[in-house]
Amino acid sequence: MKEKVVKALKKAISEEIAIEVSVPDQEEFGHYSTNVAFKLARVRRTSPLTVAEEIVSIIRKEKFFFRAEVAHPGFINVWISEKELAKELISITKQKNKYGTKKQIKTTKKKMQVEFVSANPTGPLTLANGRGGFLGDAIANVLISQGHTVEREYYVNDTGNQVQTLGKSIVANCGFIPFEENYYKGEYVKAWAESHASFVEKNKNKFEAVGECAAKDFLKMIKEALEKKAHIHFDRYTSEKINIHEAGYVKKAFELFSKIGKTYEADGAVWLKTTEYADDKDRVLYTSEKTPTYFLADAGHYLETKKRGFSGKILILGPDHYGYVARIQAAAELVGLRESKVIITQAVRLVDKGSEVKMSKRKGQFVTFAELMEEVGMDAARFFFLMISPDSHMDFDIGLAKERSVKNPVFYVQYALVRAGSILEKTKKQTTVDLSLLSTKEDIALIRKLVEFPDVLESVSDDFGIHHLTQYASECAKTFHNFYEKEKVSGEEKKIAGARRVLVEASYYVLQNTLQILGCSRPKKM
RNA sequence: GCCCCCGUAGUUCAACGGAUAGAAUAGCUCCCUUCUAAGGAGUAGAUCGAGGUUCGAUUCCUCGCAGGGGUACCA
Repeated sequence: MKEKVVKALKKAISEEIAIEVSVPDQEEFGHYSTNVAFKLARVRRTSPLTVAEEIVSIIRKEKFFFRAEVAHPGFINVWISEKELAKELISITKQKNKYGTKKQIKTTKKKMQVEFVSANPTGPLTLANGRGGFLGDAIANVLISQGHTVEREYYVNDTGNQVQTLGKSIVANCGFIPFEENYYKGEYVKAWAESHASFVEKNKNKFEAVGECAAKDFLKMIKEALEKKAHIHFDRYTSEKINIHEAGYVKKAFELFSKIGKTYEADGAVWLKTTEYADDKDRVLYTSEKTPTYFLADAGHYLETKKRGFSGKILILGPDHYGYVARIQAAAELVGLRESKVIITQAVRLVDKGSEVKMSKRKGQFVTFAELMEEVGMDAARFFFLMISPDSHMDFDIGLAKERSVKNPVFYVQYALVRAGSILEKTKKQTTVDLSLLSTKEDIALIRKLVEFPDVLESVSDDFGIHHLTQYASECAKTFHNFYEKEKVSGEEKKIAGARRVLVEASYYVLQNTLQILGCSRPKKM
């Protein structure tokens, strides 16, 4: 709907200017509002008010608007005609689950990879992993809804130091070597070591082998938590060892970099000129011991993604990887993976009864993601995490979360869906309807909220602000509950009942689509 | 030291530079013989501080104050 408003406004403006349209929360400021007069005033060197008056006098002739006004100091507020709103409402009931989705043509269709979670298989998933997990999953859904091809990827660091350390931790746990400070200390390490005692004894000198074996089991555990508990499905679990190292991508990436002259030797090591790409220092590719760094393997990973035909990657990382962003973006650009973006989710602090509980994977002190699912349920946890902007540091009070799980906003949204479904079940569809009968304050407010859905989706697919979608879900549910309390379908005069039923049907689809994209379940009953 | 994120109702979070700063939860008052009260109506409650930029600043800039994270030839 927003697009149509912009289009109508464009006709009244001769200058090439970006037109921003917002949805005011107050009826008196119109269905849609624009500040374009302020911007044009500078260009035309006149007052915003004058410009606004001019534009309004033109668009008043459009049948599309049923009202258009100038408001001080220069806003243009417009009201959409009933006929247009009715048309859009019909469109929702026709498109059903497709409403809000888009089809892209060949030239605009992107093949994107969303890489997220990618936690090292050295233990269970943390809350921060979960935050990134839900975010990546929802972002993938949004991109798909906009007609793009998306792969969800989990990059498994199944080789290198961490795996070694894990192996040593286990061997140390069985008492064959002394325990060191940087070893993994969690209960899960102890448990694994005990249940594999004879295997560990046989391989007590092969840390890497022990680590790899344990990592495999931990990965299985992670997959189980993700797929079964969190309902996050990955299309590909990419192995660093097999898909990158053994496939030769480490070498290929290096060759690419040196061929275009972006590498140099210094102090016995080989460096990449990442400073040319907004990094604050150059980065080592090969250490003076001639071993490739983790960064080079990552660059290889980006190259591999590019070679598999993707135009971009959206990488979701935890706060501890902040220092990594610049060099990763440099690598993305060098391998030609344009449209790449790194999203950092800020920390999740665990709080219990108001005081912070320090979490550390190595020390084995944390609430796992799987535990959270058990405690508060998937839908509640998902919605809760997705409500909050990734930039925001969140305090998570597990006690409060449990208490709140019954009152979690997701149930509010689901309940609206159930109520809508219930009406549809109990009333009959009518063959001819007159939608102009939808004229009460509640009717109109609901229609307006519903037709916002495609606009919200589109904007989220641009800026990945998933929390705007959860916010929309809550608003949409609120508007529906409001409508539900005030207006009836059954028991009304037949014509009104018929029109209202169409509105309820449209609400049902929009609520359903919203929940689906967020990845929350859509219950029939509660 | 340098870099990034953050500071908003009692609490957890919103607010593309826009109009009277929104929700939820906690508090108080009401509303179930009618499509599920996991709901609705009402009430009370907030921008860390000081400057600046402009028609307009929670948002941008500068300086403070408070919190979190990053600053490896580790992964």
